[in-house]
Amino acid sequence: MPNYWIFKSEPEVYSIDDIKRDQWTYWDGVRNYEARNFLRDKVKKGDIVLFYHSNCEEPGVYGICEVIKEGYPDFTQFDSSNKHFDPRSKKENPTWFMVDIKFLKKLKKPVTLEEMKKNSRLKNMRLIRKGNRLSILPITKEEYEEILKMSKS
DNA sequence: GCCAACGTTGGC
DNA sequence: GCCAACGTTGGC
Repeated sequence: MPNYWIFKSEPEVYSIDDIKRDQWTYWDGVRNYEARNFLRDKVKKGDIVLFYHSNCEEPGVYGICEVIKEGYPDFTQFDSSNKHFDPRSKKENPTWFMVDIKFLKKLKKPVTLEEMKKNSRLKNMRLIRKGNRLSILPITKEEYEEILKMSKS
């Protein structure tokens, strides 16, 4: 039984079309402890990821990916030339973790944040709660299936 | 570009 | 350990 997740990305930085082109990516740059805990402890190989575009024209879910490698140290934390460099993190005890995901498909029709807010079956999702800033969010199987349904209607 | 929400930092 | 200041996220 896979778990289901929403991963947020700003399409200007990395979009669903970028991962479609690359076929897979490492999910680097997560620098929030709650999201880190999910990546390190909870996100498992075979889990399903909804790819969400944030901070853009039409925020929403644009595609589906699958976890192909479980939590391992995010190498960008040790790279002083990287935007996500963390000078306090030690190699023998890394602070930040990443997973690898592969592209499965783009949704025929993206499911927008606005549509998800209107759907009462999705009202418990942290994603649609005001002020939510977490970039890695767990969702239930039911919520996942509901979003897929919405992409077909 | 604005600004509310919220996590992190650091002085005390 | 409190909490004000600050930085970031992300919808609008």
